[in-house]
Amino acid sequence: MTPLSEAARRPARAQSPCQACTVRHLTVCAPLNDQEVQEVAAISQNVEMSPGDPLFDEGERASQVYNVTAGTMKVYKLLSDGRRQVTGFLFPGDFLGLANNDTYAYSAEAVTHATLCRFPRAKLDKLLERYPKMEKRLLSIASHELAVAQEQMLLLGRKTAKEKIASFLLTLSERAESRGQTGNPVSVPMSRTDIGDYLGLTTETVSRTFTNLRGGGTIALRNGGKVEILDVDALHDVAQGD
Amino acid sequence: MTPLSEAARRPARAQSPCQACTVRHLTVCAPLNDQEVQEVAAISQNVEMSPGDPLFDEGERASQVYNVTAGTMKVYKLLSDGRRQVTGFLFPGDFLGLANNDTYAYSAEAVTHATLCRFPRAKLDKLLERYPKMEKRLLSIASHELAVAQEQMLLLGRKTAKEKIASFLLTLSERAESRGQTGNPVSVPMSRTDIGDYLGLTTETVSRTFTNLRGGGTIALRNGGKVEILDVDALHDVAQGD
DNA sequence: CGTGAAGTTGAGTATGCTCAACGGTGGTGG
DNA sequence: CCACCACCGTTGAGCATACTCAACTTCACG
Repeated sequence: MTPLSEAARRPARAQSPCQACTVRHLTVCAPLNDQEVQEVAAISQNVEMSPGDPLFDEGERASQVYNVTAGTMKVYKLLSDGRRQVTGFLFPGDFLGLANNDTYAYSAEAVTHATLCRFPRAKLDKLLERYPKMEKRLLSIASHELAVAQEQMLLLGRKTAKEKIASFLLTLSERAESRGQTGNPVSVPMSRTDIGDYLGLTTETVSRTFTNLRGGGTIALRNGGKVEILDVDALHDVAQGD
Repeated sequence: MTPLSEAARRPARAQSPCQACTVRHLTVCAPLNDQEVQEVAAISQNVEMSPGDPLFDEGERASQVYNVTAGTMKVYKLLSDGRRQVTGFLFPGDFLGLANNDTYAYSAEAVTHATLCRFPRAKLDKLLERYPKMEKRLLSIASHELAVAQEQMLLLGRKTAKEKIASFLLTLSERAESRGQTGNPVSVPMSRTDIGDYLGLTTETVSRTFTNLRGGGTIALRNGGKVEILDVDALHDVAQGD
């Protein structure tokens, strides 16, 4: 198991201004009022990550949970021979670290520069005890993630490469919009390898499929990892296999 | 959308003897004592299903949640052209029907004769309000399902046909044992088509891979949908790609 | 027994993988 | 400041795994 990087180890600032948190309405803190959120601030610390920094590894003791406040993270599982499945990309507002049996079920790593809000699991549990609405919110988050996971199983098990890439771009776009960001052009901050490991493809196939969609006039590749969706309807059709 | 079958529509008996429930320790009712579980009995009804009976369809209003008490269920998602992804098989004790946005994210259907315990979602919510330990249990169930889903993504995205079948058999075996049933020989009640749709394979490939594992002396196919694991270690090795 | 569904096996094919080369880009050090 | 290098992305050629289409067998059930 890789040790935590220096960046992950060092909490940036002890004072955590939850009041100013720009993604609070998306997080587990959403149901709390300004006063209640102070209690969260009291138990939380900021964490800064650079691209490639590991946050934790699969199998590690799950003593902390996190909220992404800026940047992009990825979570993944490995096979013994190195094959990798990225099970999700996480954006501001996303929750991270829910563990069933006290150990993380996956590894987490920064894709871009990122900041996270860290809570000791034990202290969060106490807070959940006190605020059932927070626990309800956590259950709602878990239910939503479950639905997302099932959609991803459908993609992995039954969609073609072209359908996978189209679905991926549309999902990224929708998630960006749900965070109040621009969904078109959509920001694609992760590498071709990460995308391949997320969709069950190789980097070459990912690259070829992007080229194919570009050639068909459906998308355009812009600078800075941005993809412009030129024909949204066509991309939807491709995603569903029509 | 297919209408509910007659079998699904008709609650078998209004009196639901939760006290006698043999799988209670596995369910959402686990943390409740004998007295508290009576309240569950008051809001629950039994449902009997025959093989192939639909319980509900994806997109339907999620007004009910269920617990499997006997038999095997499957849940799946469809693409418009009929391609199907089975996202899970459910056995006694398993929970079913958690919905995020008030509609089911998947369809559910009986694989074998099955009985379920049905709760109106609204009434369950009230009960959760009263018994936070029950809500905690539900969160724990959801976390566990999330971990299972991630493991399945790894399988779908990165494992070969042989690895998929080996993993599938081992998981079935472990789940049977966790319910106190015999894990070897393991009961495989679902069709080759269902297995294929669960593992992202065709029925032909499933069949061929069974034959292959049989030829290698790793498993043996017995009557009544039973599979005997002749070499557990070898099957583990195959499952992990060694 | 007859019938239909499920399972198995075979032959040929296609989708996506492997291996390899090349171009662009950003970071580093001379 | 520029040359170098490593990494990422792209493209090409050939190949393998799993799919498609088809025939046949087995089994459950009438």
